[in-house]
Amino acid sequence: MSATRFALPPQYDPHAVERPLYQRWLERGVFTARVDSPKPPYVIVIPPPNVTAVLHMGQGLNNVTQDVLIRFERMRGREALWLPGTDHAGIATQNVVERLIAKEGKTRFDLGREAFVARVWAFVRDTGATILEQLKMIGASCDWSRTRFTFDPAYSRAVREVFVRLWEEGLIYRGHRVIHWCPRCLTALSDEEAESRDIEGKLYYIRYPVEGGPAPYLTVATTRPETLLGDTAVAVNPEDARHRGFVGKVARLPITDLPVPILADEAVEPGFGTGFVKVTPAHDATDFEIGLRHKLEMPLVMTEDGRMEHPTRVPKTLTELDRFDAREKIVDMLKERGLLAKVEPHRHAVRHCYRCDSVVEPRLSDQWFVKMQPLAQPALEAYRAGAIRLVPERWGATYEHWMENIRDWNISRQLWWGHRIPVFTCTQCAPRRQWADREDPKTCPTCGGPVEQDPDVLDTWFSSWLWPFAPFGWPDRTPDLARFYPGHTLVTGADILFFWVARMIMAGYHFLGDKPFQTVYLHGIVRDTEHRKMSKSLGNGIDPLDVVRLFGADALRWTAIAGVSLGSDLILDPNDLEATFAPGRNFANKLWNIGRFILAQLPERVQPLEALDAKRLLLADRWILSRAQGAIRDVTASLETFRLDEATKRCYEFVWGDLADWYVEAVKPRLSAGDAAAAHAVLAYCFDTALRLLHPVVPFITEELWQKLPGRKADDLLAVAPWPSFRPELVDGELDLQFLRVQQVVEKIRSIRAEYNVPPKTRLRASITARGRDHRKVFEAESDTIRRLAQLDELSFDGGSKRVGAYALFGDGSEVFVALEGAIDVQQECRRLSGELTRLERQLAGLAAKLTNQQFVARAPAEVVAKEREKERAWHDQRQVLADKLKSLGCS
RNA sequence: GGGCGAAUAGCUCAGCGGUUCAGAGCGCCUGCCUUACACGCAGGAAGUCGGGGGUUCGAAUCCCUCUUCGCCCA
Repeated sequence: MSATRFALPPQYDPHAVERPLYQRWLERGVFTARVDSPKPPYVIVIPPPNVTAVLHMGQGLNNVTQDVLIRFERMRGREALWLPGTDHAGIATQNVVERLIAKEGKTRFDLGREAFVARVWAFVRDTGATILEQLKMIGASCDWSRTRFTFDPAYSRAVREVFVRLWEEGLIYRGHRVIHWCPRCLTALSDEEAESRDIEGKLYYIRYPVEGGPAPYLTVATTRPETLLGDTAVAVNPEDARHRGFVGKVARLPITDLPVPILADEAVEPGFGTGFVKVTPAHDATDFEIGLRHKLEMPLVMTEDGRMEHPTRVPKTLTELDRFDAREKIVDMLKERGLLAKVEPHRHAVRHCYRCDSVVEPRLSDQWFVKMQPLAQPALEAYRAGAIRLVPERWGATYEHWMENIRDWNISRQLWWGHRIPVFTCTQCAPRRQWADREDPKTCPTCGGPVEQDPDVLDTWFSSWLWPFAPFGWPDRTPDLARFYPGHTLVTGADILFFWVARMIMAGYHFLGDKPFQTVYLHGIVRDTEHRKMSKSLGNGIDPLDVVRLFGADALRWTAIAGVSLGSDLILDPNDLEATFAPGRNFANKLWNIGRFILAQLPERVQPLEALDAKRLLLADRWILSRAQGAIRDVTASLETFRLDEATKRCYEFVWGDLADWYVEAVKPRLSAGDAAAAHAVLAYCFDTALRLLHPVVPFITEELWQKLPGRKADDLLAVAPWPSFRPELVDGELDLQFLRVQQVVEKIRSIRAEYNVPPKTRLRASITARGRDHRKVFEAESDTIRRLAQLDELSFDGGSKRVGAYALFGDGSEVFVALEGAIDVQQECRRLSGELTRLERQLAGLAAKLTNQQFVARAPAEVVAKEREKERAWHDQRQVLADKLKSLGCS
């Protein structure tokens, strides 16, 4: 009996382990990528969370996924770099700080721009590391020495460089058009930032008086009646025969009575509403186009914060009214005047601000745009050429569609927090000189006059699209950049495919001439059991740190990884954390106890497998070694193809199903015997292998146990230990079949015990009659195992004397007899065996039908037919044996 | 309106190179504290693989269609 070298508690305690282990990894610098390493690099850049964010489950899933991949490749010998950082998140961060100062009764305008920005910086300095610290709690193996912030001075320099280059290339221009405007955030938004959502709204049919037309009125349909104050025309489709007579006439706007022309334009959908549409060029993108074509006036009738206002077009009674209040009031006024024909319920898409959820107002304004087509072209071609792969592949169609129909990107934001747009205007030159500059000019280079900088800032995504290279010092050609660009895998949710992923690809090709990464792994979204996205506002979220506290980081990771198949959503129950995370915790505990047992058995020195005399390996030894190879092969393949859930499940099968349930149980008697060397070596190898395979998913517990294995040096770390290598010489398919027979015998006997309610402590006698391929020597070789696991005190191989007992058949007709004097009820046994026989005959009948079917025999592959014939023979044998049993028991 | 995805045991999901594929985990039932683990062990019940049609010797698995749900784009 080997000495127990460790006194491990019977339950794994994550809290005692996680923090010190993480600290050790940090101290040993295992997460830090060396730029001068000879190893091939493997690079993941983190999707930088907003600097104000706190970790939520979606990020938990995202980051655990990245960590699994990065740890896997690190163990495989790559110079793994997982670059962490945060995003300054213009709108979101500004909103947070505005809410903060609102509690002091102030607005940003009270503070002024400079003081406000200083206030945001202070806030960011105080709290900006929160989410990164939280990532450490879940085991993220980021290279913290390279942490970046998209508003760092060096990063800002890259952003500015990119802007100036695009300017110089003529890809940035000032656009005067209707853009998405958030009246709450007081800024323009890009198309992507204005998210469409279907709304149960209303369609208002409004009568406009017509002068000298075919009818006294025409009726337009609109979802936004308040905009009629800004109408400068009514339009019909030129093909619309119904309304042709109106074209060229003049309509009067209800309420204000202003005259507007009735005109024909292709953009009008004749099928919508009545076929007449009101045209509000300053508050609708389509109407703006119509306005351009017909040289219409384009009056803005709303303030930036969404209140009605215009010196001549908005009546006093409506001035300063919020757009939605104005809508109601206008509808009332129309009713009073008999100009409201009808109101219908109408489901339609309405754009909402992705940061504050306000209804976005289309608004005519001047903004900076990037011409996207030249950027999109290479990104599209690269994808089509296979340089970049999306996983799951189906997202490719979406990506291509977006790239093909790319629209220019509005990059100016009317915010204070963000990269100030480096466009300068001389206030003295005539014509005014305007240019983009890498440095802040003090005076106009042409005339020496005073200059003004554009007051706006850049879209946050205009900085985050540089994330794959700006953190490495670009535009300087740094060693880091040379070494770690292009990267390899990007892991993110499909929701930012356009915001971020597509733009990074464009930036990568445009500014570095190469892809930013090879593979984009798009994972699903975290939802509750009603499949609603987890969100703060719904209150259905799960705090990952709560999970870490309650179940441990490994349990969180296990659940996240095991729960998401390729590209599918992760469903978690916020109302039952126990049911949701217990499997992960339980698995960790199982692993812990397997370790507890094995470590207690192993001597100080364990022979390596290679040193063992192969002849000393028993069937069970060779079987588990073969199974281990299968696990290595499958887990490796699964991780390589992003089937992370499969990897966890495969580990589970090997560790729990093979190693714990069978091998450890089978090997127990040998451990207390004299010659345990082989068993020790096999146990040590298998457990070590399991820990390595599991480490990317559950790094803490595996590291903790691995440290305790015999032969570890003080500075060995599993986190940088080599990934197990597949040893084909240990694979033996025949062994799997042989040991399967052993398992089946044990299970048959256990079933019989349960069926006849034999108390667990009662030892039984059993006898095996081997037939066909069930070579007797396999059973003999593992007779100890069978006796032990089936709780027998006697096992013979002669078929035993035919006394009272129960029979079971398996495999190719071998049988096992369990002696049950006193316990057996002959009637019950007859029923049981008859049932078996009936089932067998049903199966045989089906098979016979198949085999007598000429079509099947003729057309199915010969291999398949042969297999079926073989099956038929075996079942025939089984039937014969069963029939004999029934006869010998005297069953009728 | 266009595109994509999903529908398999009570729940969450595997299985989609067609021919022991009807599976896993959780839950449920029965019996066990068997000297690593009750966060455990052993045994068990449970699904006409959303409906319909088709291809085939053979379909949860391929094709068509319908229904429901979700997502993206206009």
